[in-house]
Amino acid sequence: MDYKYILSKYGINKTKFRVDLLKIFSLSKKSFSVDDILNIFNNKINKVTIYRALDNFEKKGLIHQVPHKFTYKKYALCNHNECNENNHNHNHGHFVCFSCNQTFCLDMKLPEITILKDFNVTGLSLTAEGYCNNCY
Amino acid sequence: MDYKYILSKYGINKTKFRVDLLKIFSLSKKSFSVDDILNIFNNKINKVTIYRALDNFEKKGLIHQVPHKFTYKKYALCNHNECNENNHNHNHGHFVCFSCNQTFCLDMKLPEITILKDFNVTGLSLTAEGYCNNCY
DNA sequence: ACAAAAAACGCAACTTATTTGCGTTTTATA
DNA sequence: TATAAAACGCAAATAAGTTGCGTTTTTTGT
Repeated sequence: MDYKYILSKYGINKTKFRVDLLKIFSLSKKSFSVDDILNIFNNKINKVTIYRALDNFEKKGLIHQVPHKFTYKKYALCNHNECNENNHNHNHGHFVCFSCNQTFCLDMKLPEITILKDFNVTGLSLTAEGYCNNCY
Repeated sequence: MDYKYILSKYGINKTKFRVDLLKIFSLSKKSFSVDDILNIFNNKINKVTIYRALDNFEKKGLIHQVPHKFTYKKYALCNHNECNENNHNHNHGHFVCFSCNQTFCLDMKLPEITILKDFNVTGLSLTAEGYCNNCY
């Protein structure tokens, strides 16, 4: 693999770090957090540099984000009579309307997502946004 | 609506704030962030109190989390030749394997998620976790 | 109704992923 | 090869969420 060539093709400057970073992505099918990358480089690279390289790679279309953790949360009432302290179903999706800001719970079953049928799914989070029927 | 009765039913202590908070949830179909709630109460309620009330409501099965923003990010290579600076498709799901930590991109089309067919979806994030075929 | 126990509350300080400003170094371009 | 543009490192800031602790309110047993 000619990593420098790939960087050129995407219009990304070929610094030593960025070549090494691309190599790491290319040799693995995993996704990496900034912290993962810090560890791989033994903290020899400033984290700000990592953030900026990732931003750049992403802007140029070389890598994409993989949602990792939902840290900013919102809360909504559960469907009455469905949840209690011992049986609390979080494994459903949500739709948030841009216009009226209303939040809809999507009580889909896993088989409805055909693309996932080949995986043994134990947790799922799905959030869609757009316009609901009333606001469309 | 007898909010105090509902709190009792879920085993939640009936403080003035918690009754008011339940009322806000009950009168709206929206989802609320801690900041939303802070504003509704004109910053008269300490944010720690809000966090703790939400944690408690959730633990008791009265409300549930609505994933809001992915702030902790991971990154993975785009499928080659599909993305560039001007056309970058982030609207696909991901599957992360607990065991091998590999990240799979799920290039599903929207119609495959039948539950969403009634919405005009402009953005979608779906992350599933579990065990992949190799690790199952 | 009343005292003790449990839970809720407010405040200050902490944690942690991410961001910003700025001066220095490296890479790209003419 | 000089100059502009981009990358880099450092320090400090931002902001959602968390923790410790002393005080107040609610719950519970009598």
